[in-house]
Amino acid sequence: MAKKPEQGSLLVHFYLIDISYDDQTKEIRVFGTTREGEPITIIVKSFLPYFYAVAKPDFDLDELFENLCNVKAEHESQEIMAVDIKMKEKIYGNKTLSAFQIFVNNSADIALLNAIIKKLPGVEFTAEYDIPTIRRFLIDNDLTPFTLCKAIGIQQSRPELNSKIVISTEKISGENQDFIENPNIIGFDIETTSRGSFPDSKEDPVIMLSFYGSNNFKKVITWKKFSNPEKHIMFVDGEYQLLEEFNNTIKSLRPHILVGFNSSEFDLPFLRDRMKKYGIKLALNSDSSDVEVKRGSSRTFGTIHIDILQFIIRTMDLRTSQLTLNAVAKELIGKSKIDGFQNPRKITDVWEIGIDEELANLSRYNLQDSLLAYEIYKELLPTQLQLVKLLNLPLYDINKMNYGMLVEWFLIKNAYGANQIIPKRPNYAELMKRQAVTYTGGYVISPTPGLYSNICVFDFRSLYPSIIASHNISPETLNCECCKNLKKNNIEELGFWFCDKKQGFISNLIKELIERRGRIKDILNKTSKTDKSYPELKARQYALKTIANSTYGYMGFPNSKWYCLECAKAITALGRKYIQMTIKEFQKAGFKVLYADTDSVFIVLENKSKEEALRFLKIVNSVLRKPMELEYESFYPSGLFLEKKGEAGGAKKRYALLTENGELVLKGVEAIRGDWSKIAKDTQRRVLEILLKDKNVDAAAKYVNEVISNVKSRKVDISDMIIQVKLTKNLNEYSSKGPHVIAGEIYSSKGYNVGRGFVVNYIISEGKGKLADKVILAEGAKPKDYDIEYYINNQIMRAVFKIFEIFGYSQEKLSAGQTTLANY
DNA sequence: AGCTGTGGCAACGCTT
DNA sequence: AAGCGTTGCCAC
Repeated sequence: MAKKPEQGSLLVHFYLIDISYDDQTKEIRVFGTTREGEPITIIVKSFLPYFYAVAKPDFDLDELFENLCNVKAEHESQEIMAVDIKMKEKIYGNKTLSAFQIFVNNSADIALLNAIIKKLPGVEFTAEYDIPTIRRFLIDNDLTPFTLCKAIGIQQSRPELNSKIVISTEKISGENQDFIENPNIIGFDIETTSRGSFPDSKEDPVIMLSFYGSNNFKKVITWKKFSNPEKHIMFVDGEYQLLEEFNNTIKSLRPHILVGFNSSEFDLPFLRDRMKKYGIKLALNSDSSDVEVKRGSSRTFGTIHIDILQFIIRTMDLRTSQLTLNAVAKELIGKSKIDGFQNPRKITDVWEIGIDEELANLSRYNLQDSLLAYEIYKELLPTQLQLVKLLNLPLYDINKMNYGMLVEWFLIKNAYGANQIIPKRPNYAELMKRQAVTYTGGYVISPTPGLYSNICVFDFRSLYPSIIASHNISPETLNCECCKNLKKNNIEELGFWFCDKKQGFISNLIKELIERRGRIKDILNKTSKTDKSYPELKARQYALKTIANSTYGYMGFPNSKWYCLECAKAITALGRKYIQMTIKEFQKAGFKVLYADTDSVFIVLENKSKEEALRFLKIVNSVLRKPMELEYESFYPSGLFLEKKGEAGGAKKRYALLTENGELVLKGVEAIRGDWSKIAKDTQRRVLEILLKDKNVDAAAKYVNEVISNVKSRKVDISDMIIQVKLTKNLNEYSSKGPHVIAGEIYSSKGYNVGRGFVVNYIISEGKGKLADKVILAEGAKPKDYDIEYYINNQIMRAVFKIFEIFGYSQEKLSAGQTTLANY
């Protein structure tokens, strides 16, 4: 398996899976898997954490060096000093500075020494004291988790590290960029009883837990027997044995990844609490150390704990649906949970009553949840691995990151390669200052309301990234001396410019991202969807797009390390300039421009052909700077642009289109909003469909009247009346108590833990006074409860009336035969 | 369930 | 009744 290059030392190849840093032993531990699938641990003791002190321009460097060498800090009666100091020329913004790289023994020493050094005379500022050692190590050594690495070192005897092979080395290097082929992934889920509305780890035991993972591994552990159990069911004597069995399973499988859904908030803290009761520990860390379980972050080492909910919350666009396991599973893998156990009371009842068939059902339900977690993560992993590769960070970190952090660490990684000092985060005063300013964004046309035929839509491909690349927009290229009199990159309306001679740091990175993505897309177009390489190629272009698209927002983000208000302003200003220019060019060529929003233009063909529009597109593109490009997006045989409420003009961001395949594309309208009742949404969707497909207003009106009479006669299912809203604040923070807030208060009074993020489901019931006074919770509501007038006038009619008005339908005409619609 | 950005619509409560 | 502020969700 390993060959001997010289006496006593071994050359080993391994897939680097995870990494930890031990403050006590000051060692970096790399957890890996050999090509044969054996666990291996590599110890690196030689890596020294460091930070930078930048010298004041006029200060004597020798003197400063001397001073830095003499800095001592005290910690627990120990003297702390730098172990090494190196002078370096570093780039900071558009300047080159003299900096001292200060190496320390232990990452905790950085904070102690930094506190003193930053105040030293001769020190302009200190930097990079906030980079975690693990990340520093991976970035500085250009190591990519989950790819093949190598090391030469001496074999050690460290039984506590649970690895057949333990090697101590000076250096680890990357061997190639291919990911490990079949990482061992296990999904898990626990079931508990619950006395109140939510399980409490003080009183409620874990009654069942399941694993589902790679190589068709299945296991359910429980401590109440039922007859005819399937092979994968394991009965144990009690909760203690169940918890031990959890640990045993992990130890014997040594999975690379343990996946749960909301497991950082629920499953792991719960398991930890229950284990504590029996005096046992979670055996998830490969080096036998204790797992630090905190609500919201349970970092494990070696076997990486992944809570898929964290990644989904941050990166997937699932705004309208609730982020339940069921909703996410349906959306991503098209599978569902097993029915019948939605209410946690049900699980408690089944457990306590203990009927065979019901317990067997619970075990299936439990296993299905582990399966869903596993299969969802199999979908997400290719994208996450690409981000791991782009950022050189552990998978655990990637899973927790939001878009802003992804961009930030992408820049940090590349700053290292470019010999840059990483800019500092703003202090509080600076942050407040930044938060107080806003700037103008995209340009939107107000359309003329109406039904249109033959609409051609064009949009700029990655408008903001391509502007950054083509105009060299970057914090260091702003207002450079060398291009002061050069008008080429001047942004006239703002009075500042960007360098035309030297590539900027961010603009260059974005340019590369765009080029790389272009190359991958070319390959992707020639690759069959069934090809083995397809998912990875898709993930690659998606990861590149994600970073490129988020960079503009990151530069305008107040807490950004690379904050550049002028850059953000310039990007949107140029965006407005280009879209306005495009609109004008189309108009000059005789095309009718119906609508535009930020990076898209809607053309009504009228007497022109699609081919003419496409020919004209080529002309527009020929004058654009690379890599900017206007693309043909789609053709729509018909489209409806809605009126703005209370005004004569058309509404922006609200329209309906019909594709050539007969599919309805809705934007902004009630039918696609999460906070409208199903009855109103469905009615509006159907009306739009009838109008766009059949262009028959009377038929649409007839349909509305049918729905209304069903509502009046209470024939409508109560679930169609539910209004669902997500609370964005805690209850006591609201100054205005709308219906959803009242609903939240009712939930709260019933014992629910209501706060920011809680989703309320309510119905407006018959009654007097404000709407808020008529709120009842959806659960348990009956058809006799709903307020007929409210659902007709405030839901259905409001969703469809603006549409009928376009066709000159008065509301009397629409509600002909309806007598209760006096308000219209 | 927040913090990559701005633009925009519409409903409702609250105040006048 | 009218206008404004608050709120949530959506387009890009």
